[in-house]
Amino acid sequence: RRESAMMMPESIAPVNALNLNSKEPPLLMGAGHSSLTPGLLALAENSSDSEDKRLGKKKQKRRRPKEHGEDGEDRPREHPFIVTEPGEAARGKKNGLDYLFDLYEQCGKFLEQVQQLAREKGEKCPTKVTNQVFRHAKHTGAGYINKPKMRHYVHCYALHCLDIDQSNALRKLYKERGENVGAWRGACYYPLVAMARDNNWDIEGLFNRNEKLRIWYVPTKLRQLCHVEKVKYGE
Amino acid sequence: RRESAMMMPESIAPVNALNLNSKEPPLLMGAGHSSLTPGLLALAENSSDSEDKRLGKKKQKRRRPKEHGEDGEDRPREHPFIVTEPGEAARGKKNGLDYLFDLYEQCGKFLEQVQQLAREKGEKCPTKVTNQVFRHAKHTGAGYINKPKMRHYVHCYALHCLDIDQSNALRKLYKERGENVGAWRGACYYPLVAMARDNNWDIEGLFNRNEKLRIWYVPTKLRQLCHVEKVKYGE
DNA sequence: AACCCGGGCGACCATCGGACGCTGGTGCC
DNA sequence: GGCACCAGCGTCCGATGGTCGCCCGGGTT
Repeated sequence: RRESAMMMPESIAPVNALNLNSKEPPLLMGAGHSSLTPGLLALAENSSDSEDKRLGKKKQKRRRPKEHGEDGEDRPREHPFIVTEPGEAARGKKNGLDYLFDLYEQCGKFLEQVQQLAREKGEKCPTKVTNQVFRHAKHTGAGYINKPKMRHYVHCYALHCLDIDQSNALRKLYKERGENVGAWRGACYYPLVAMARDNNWDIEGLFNRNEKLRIWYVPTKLRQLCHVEKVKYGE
Repeated sequence: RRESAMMMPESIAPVNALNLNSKEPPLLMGAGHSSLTPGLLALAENSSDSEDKRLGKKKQKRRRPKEHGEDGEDRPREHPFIVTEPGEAARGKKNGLDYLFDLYEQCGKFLEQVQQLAREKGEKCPTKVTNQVFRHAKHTGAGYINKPKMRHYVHCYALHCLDIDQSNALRKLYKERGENVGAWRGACYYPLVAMARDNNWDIEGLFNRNEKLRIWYVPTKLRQLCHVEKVKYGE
């Protein structure tokens, strides 16, 4: 236990063999047998099955069907992301991953503006990308930035920041395999869990130590994955 | 501008002379003429006069008159604080300031417990005294700790942490003069503003650099006082 | 044209940080 | 005992972090 975090240490690569939970990671890093808990992907994150309601978590109300035309300027939604290699432009009505990561950089810039303004006005100065920052971005014309999207891919950006080579290789691999964005996104968790392990399971510290990452909250699911692994495999 | 933060640098001591706002700091540090904006004490904090409503701040609703007997164990409220010198026990049905400061230390302990639990369960680990910590304190038997009280006196504790000598001297002075707790509490702001000035107006940094203080949010009014002073007197 | 996959993001929710002001304990006369 | 003062803290509130799942864009047939 405890080899250096390489591209895809077999001890961390999710696997299908020996998978006790049959409907599982549809396809992940190629060979090797995992020490990573099978079934981890089932952790939270739209586990909208399993009539849970665990401890007072009630089902969200149905959204009102959007009474159309009602004055608003009605921005069309952004094109979906597709898995692209570094430097590769997306074809068709799609956006590439370089663009995704650029959105994170833009948020960093918006945060700096909000911080500058707060300092001038003697108000509380945020250290993270908060609702306020998203609001500022929207009002400043970056209507294509929104909270659910940015939060959704934070861990992908984290991998990009913490190990650009591994991130690039993963993109290439998933692109070659014709995997969709969701699969790539799911795969991004595992190298991060391996890095956390090599950092004494302190994923928070890993984020905080990185200049670009410091401003992003550690996603709940990533924290949970790290916790489950830590409990299962010691120290 | 910029002498060392001594007991009561005359340049920071609030004053009554030259006070443009007549109904003001009822009595503060003795001699000297202030460079501290007169009227600062009127900043927010129960400025419930001045039919303001500044920018959508609506008056709080009246509380329901407490339907008595209703099952609850009905803890009697704590004895009020009085200004005591260091080491002095409060007489009568009163609590002294050593006890007040001890409450802050207790909260620190409760925070550590909450952090330990969070780490074990792989949950988000608070760095500050949050609602969760107050809840934990209450459930653990420290029913005499509550959020409004602790927040109310944070800056007093801050002075105690950052300059024990100045804090002790202020307590002694206010005790001798027979001032009530509210007056002492108000006076605690000014030495802190002076320290902030000597720290490039970074009150947040001042808190964060101190082991004990780091876990407490900077009170809004203290931040505002620092801001007003900074704008008025440069840098 | 019809279909269906999958993912963007509007909107919801528990909880948070923050504060007001009623209530009643307390010392004084 | 009665009264007036004042501060403890129950309770409220806007906004936050976090997420669900509806809706529809887009590629495929």
